[in-house]
Amino acid sequence: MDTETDAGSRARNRRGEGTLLRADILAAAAELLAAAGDEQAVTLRAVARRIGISAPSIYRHFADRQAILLALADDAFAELASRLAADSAAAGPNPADRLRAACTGYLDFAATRPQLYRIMFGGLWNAAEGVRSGSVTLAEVTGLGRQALRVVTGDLAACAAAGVSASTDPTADAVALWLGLHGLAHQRIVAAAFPWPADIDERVVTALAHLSPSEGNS
Amino acid sequence: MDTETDAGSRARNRRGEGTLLRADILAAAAELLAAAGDEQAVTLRAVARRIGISAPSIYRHFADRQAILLALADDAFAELASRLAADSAAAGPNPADRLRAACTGYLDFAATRPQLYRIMFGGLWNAAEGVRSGSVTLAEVTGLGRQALRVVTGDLAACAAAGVSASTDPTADAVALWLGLHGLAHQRIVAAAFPWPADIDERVVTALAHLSPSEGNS
DNA sequence: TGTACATCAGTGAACGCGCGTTCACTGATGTAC
DNA sequence: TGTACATCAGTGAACGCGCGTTCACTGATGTAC
Repeated sequence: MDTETDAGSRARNRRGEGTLLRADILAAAAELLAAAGDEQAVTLRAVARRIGISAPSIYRHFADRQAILLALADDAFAELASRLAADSAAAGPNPADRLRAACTGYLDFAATRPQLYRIMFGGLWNAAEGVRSGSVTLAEVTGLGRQALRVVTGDLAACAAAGVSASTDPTADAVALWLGLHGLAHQRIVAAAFPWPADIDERVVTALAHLSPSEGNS
Repeated sequence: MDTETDAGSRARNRRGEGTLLRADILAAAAELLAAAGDEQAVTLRAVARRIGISAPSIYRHFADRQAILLALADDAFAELASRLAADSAAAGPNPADRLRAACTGYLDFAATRPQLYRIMFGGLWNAAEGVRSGSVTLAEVTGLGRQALRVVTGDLAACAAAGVSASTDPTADAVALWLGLHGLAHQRIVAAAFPWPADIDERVVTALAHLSPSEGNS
């Protein structure tokens, strides 16, 4: 049962609703990425097949293949940033709880969207200098990435101010913490077979955030 | 000046020396990888062009394209493991110095061979279950990876035993430390433009190894 | 010392493939008069 | 209320490309007798 789910045909959009196809293209690209576990699977032709349109139709909405991936990453970074902020806020007033919630949210995001995570942080963008997808530019995407980091930085600073973190430089330590989260998220995707210690998340977060070993966390 | 350095011709090996070409193939693959900054650039035809042989000749030495990359990774993991051991040993008797030397060695390895590092830890092997390159299997490669980790684990345990690390579980903490090193190595390759704090290496290592903030390191 | 032969290292032409991209087009739909 | 027309969304055929891989082969070199 390996059929590729070709949508046979697709009703044409009404005039003025051309942008609907843009959303369909991104959705199809995301599905292909998730299903294949490989960025290579996102080809213009595969995307077109999946929606039930012809391949050249995509050019009405994206300049080229790279632009699709850039737009995908843009959405994903925006979602990550707002999710971290939401998770942090939902954890209540205790700054350590908030920081831990943001870290858990980060790891969960990566675990549930492994292939998307890989294109976000996988180095695709070294070659993407000049690419733009509609109004989306590389600069905007990295800007969204930094918004996510800002959540962590804010929470860590609050921990330090409250005396629950021993960090003396929350801005720099937040970068270090993020690197630990990234290393963990990335390797758990890539080396799922590795015998990870059960409490590895806790271990990485507590050490890098300079928290006292977790007590009284839910 | 974008010529691809085709070696025009190449003297055929004598009988019994067929394995010489195997080494040439791996060297050419490594060069292509380093030059292109992209695993995709390592194609059978590009490798063949570079050495000055015909593409089908490669099949005498490797089962397929994937097998070349596997062999490349195998060599690289072996080099990393022996290098970490050497750096650690060269740092003298102080366990904290040894641990820091191994960490520095790890980061330096990644920084000087960024593309090789990416194929080692980039998740290429999820799909490589059945691949073998000569006697090299996936299991052997991951075994070499764990040898590198064992150096870090040993040094961290020595630090804990000597009281210079507060780690109470060096085996698990070594994994956490490695994850931090990996996150740092990987993102510095991939997001070179990010404004990394100057002391980020020190920050990551000290926190994850539970060392007291460095004093008296050379 | 000579000769037939097996082996080895590597070749050249060809295959089918899916890809990104281009081009000129079609036909429905809204708009101006 | 009707009609010409511009615009918009999407099509179908075709291009050239580099790729992995296959096949039958060539010719040098060592070995057995």
